[in-house]
Amino acid sequence: MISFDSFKMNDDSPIYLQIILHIKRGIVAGSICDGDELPSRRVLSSLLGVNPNTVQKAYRILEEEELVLSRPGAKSYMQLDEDKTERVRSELLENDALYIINSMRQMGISKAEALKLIDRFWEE
Amino acid sequence: MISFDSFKMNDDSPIYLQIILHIKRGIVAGSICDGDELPSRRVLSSLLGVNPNTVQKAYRILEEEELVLSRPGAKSYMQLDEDKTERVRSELLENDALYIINSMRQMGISKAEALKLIDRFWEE
Amino acid sequence: MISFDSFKMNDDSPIYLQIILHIKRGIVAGSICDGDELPSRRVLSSLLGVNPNTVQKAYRILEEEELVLSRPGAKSYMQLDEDKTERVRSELLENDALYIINSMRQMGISKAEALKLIDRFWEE
Amino acid sequence: MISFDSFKMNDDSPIYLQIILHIKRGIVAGSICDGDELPSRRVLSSLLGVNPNTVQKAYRILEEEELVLSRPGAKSYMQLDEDKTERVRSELLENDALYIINSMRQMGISKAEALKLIDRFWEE
DNA sequence: GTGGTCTAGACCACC
DNA sequence: GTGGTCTAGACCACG
Repeated sequence: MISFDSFKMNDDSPIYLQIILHIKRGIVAGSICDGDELPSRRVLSSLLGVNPNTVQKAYRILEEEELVLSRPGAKSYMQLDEDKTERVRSELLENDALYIINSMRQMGISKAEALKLIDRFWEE
Repeated sequence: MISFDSFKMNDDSPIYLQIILHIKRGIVAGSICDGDELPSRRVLSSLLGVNPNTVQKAYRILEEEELVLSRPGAKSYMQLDEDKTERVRSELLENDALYIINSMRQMGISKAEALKLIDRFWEE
Repeated sequence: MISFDSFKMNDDSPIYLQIILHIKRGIVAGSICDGDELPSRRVLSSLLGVNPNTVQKAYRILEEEELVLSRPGAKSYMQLDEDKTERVRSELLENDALYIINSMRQMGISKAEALKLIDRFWEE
Repeated sequence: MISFDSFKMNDDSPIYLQIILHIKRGIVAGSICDGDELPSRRVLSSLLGVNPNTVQKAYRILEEEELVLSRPGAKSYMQLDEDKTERVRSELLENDALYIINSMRQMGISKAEALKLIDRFWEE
């Protein structure tokens, strides 16, 4: 069963996108694998304190991307293979790297400084 | 005059919030200072290719947070002091740095990989 | 035994309502009479290719309207009298005849065209 | 401006489908023409006593069928030609004729009797 | 219990 | 003012 323990909701982007992102990050991290069971709409929505429809929207989009398989009346499962995992990985890396770069640029940080910052603050 | 050269619009959060974020990041970076002049609503909206109302909304909120001073018919100026700057800084750190660290960690990215990513996507 | 030979499922309204409607039309037509036996939930659901729960829901509502009498473990029977039949008849007329007349009229169909339509689509 | 004066809401089929049907019937009847303006989401929803989203759903589907043209911030207009009108006409005729035939069959009426009924009750 | 759909209300960006 | 989207809650059909 996929865990949402580390999920931290944010108010600046749509909730359903955050759910999708959480799952995709789990795929990239290897903590979510082919065949894993997803929490039901009701369970997850109550866990996150949102409407079941919001969860459903996330699941539906993941199904359209062929990462999840849902059938009426039955549970939903991850449906992954190596190609899909790699596709998600590159999508996320690009997305997050661009976010970081963008925020650094707006803060007036040069590439060299950025690399130094990552290097210095990574530990913790 | 506040610069928007490094502004990169994103589709996952409301535009007016992105404009506010850009300015707050400039404050934290020190590139935006007390007394700096903001571009007029018309100029900025045309520069960013968005509706003037959207810029107006961002400016109005910044005014409500007392970071900007607008007077009817006159230009708008930043109105900062040490306290406000510190308030913005801590707000952004919670919003930003946490995001970066969490996303990389959740994906199981190593420090070396992070550095390579920055290096690869910085240009554009 | 009530017949469902002429039953034709439709996707634009809930199935349980269509089942109820089928039975009520039979009542109005006189083909379904007081004391007639209803097919069991299992038999009808398999005949119509739907879930037993859906049939159950239709029967339960008909019971609440006192048109059907069910007893646990026993068969279900129609329970009609003149008043009930008349109530169903007027309910259906409002629901049905009006629909037909209105739709044709709204489309500006002439009587001759209506007759041709019936003639053409009756077979199947 | 397209009129909804004769619109009569029904509880047995989804409202957005009833709205679509009303418009399609107007097209077939010739009372709705190419270039006609549709009431705005807010206006129509308040007129019908439903949620703006329900109206929007109807409009969106009509747009997907290329019968309506909508643009953000602007009004919505009918976009018809002879082919589309004919397509709608045959779709509706088949739909309504089948409904009539189905209900008659369920009431145990033969084709010959049906034709006689139409013939007799058409006047009014 | 499961997933799918319809209706509802608030907010966003645009003209 | 306009249309588009996100979140919400109730209901339907299914296992």
